[in-house]
Amino acid sequence: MGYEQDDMDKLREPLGDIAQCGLPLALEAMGERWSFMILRAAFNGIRHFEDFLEALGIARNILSNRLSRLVEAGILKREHCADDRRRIEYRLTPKGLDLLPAMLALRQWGEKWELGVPANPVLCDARDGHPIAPIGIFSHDGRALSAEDLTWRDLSEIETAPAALALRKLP
Amino acid sequence: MGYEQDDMDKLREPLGDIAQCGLPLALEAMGERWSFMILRAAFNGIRHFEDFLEALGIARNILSNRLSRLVEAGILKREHCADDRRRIEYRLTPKGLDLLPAMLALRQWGEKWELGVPANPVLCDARDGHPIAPIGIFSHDGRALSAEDLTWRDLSEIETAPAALALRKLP
DNA sequence: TATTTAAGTTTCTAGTTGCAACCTAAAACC
DNA sequence: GGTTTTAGGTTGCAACTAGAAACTTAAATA
Repeated sequence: MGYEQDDMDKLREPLGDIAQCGLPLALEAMGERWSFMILRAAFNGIRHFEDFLEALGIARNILSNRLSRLVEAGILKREHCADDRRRIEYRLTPKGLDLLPAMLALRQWGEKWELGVPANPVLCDARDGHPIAPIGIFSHDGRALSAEDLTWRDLSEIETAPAALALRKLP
Repeated sequence: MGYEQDDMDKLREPLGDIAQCGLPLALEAMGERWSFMILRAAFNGIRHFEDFLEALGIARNILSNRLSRLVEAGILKREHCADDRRRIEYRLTPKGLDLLPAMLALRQWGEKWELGVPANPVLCDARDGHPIAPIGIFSHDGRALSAEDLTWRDLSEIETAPAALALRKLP
């Protein structure tokens, strides 16, 4: 916790090209009041309208509206059950599943800074049973980075740009 | 992208204890419409009321309200400039700076799934100039994890619980 | 002292969100 | 065929959110 914002001037982005930024686009899809809570429920295996309703304590029309929007955004898919064709299942798409790091980062932040007691249950690695690491920022080769280690560079200046951009997982 | 939600049943959390979850608490602080955009501007070095106003294109009263709420939540601090005491600086607190991973995760998601063109400029490691790795989920010893690798465990069952919880950065 | 500036506050307006309660449609079940 | 279940639409109403424009206050500045 030893750094102040003074150290961060490198992180100054040439603002103004707000359309070029992924954040407003992400917020357009996920920025509404219940969206993340619905996503959380979906990650917990909830798939049916009435179950979301009960789990979240949300009004029907709002839930209906949010589910439609999430389906429209490609975050959930809406399909009829094979066995009971009047039941509809809302399930996470790959695009929706890919929101898990963002959701966990937010959640960990809330646990760390807002929740008084240690969170329970704890999200763990199924392989060894240990709690997962805090979501963080890492260099391409796995070093932990903080705000003062970051800088903006123009796409054209990055030597390995195409390879680095295509690479979506660590070695 | 090769997994479906079927693989994820281990991730089912014993719902209901919504107060115990950090996500609603995080959303209470950051869930409002402009909060993340204000945070983004703050990370870009913007500190003054009129600069936020111009950078975001937000109404004065809403900006005033949001800044107050973020200060109340301990995400920004509000202090008078030493040199010009009518100027007020809003600056990120350690709690606010700690939202960077969550913001970047959201932003990377938006870039990956919503933005048509490659994002520019690119956030890079200042040390080697390479783009940062995608924000992801990692085990305590640095293995990349995906949704199907995760499970919930009760706090009491975790052998190294106190040490693991105290540890907030990777070795 | 008068003026300008930064950071609000207030007022008025329109639109959105949210809830409760009721209504509809289609599929399944008897 | 009639009933129940599931998904969700409709209506009415209160609260909140957002924007524009005018007003306020304190501090710097000329």
